[in-house]
Amino acid sequence: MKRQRFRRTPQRLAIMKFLDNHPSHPSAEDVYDAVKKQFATLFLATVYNTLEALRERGEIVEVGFDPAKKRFDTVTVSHHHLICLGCKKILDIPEKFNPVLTGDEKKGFRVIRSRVEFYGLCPQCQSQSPQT
Amino acid sequence: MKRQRFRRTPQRLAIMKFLDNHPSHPSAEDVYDAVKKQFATLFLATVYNTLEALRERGEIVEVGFDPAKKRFDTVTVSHHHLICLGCKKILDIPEKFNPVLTGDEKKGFRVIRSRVEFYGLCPQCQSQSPQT
DNA sequence: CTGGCTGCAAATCTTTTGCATCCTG
DNA sequence: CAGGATGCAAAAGATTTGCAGCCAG
Repeated sequence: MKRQRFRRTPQRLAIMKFLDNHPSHPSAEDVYDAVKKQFATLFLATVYNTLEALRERGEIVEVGFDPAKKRFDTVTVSHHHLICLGCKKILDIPEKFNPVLTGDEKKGFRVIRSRVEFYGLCPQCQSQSPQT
Repeated sequence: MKRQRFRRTPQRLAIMKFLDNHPSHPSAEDVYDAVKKQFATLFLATVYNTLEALRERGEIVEVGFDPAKKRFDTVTVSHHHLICLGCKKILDIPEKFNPVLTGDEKKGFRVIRSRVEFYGLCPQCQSQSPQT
């Protein structure tokens, strides 16, 4: 089976550009709201289709932080996240941080990749909130 | 505001028992299917309400592995997961494994907790699959 | 008793699917 | 020109909400 071609339509270019400029892990609707300003005829379904197409090609990855909706990340290389419990902002941890399991902990698994989220308070929220 | 009381109805006891006996991070529907065998009149909405009530009380936590539906975990103390990419099974990592960030990586965050998922292949799936 | 819970129906929200038309390559 | 993409509508799921009657405390 040959790999399906991927067309660079204006809508898709706009969606991809928005994703590049917004590393805050937007949802499909976030993308839709923003890109609709340029393409009034844009439909949410098109955004979903495009995000799915991009995910299939490995250009974006889906992240599971938000139980209520899907969110996507343009940074596809293995990396991890810092999530502020106060303002909900999500930062990438760009360093080559990677946890390692000992043999016992692996239970025979062959580990392929990992995902780590650190939850806490960002500097701003630390100074604002009297108690957590 | 005083904490709302929590009634131990037969349905809830059955739901809680099911959760205790099934550490496989079931979804609301998994719970519903199982408990409905004892309570034919049980409604899915009741399961959702109960799960939400338990979550509010901190007796279970919601996990974000599955983008398609919510899943819950009875183990509320910080722990991490091994997820098989082959058969989708999810195992707990019970050891006191915990990743630590260096000062630089923290970007000023005060880290409160972390969540780690290791993705890979379990022993069974390693022997079955010729290539990943 | 009383207010929280269940059974039930219906609404809401997110995501997917189907299809005719359009347009990129 | 061909096949993948868009615009659109509608379906499919998951989850939430509303409410009358019920029952645990």
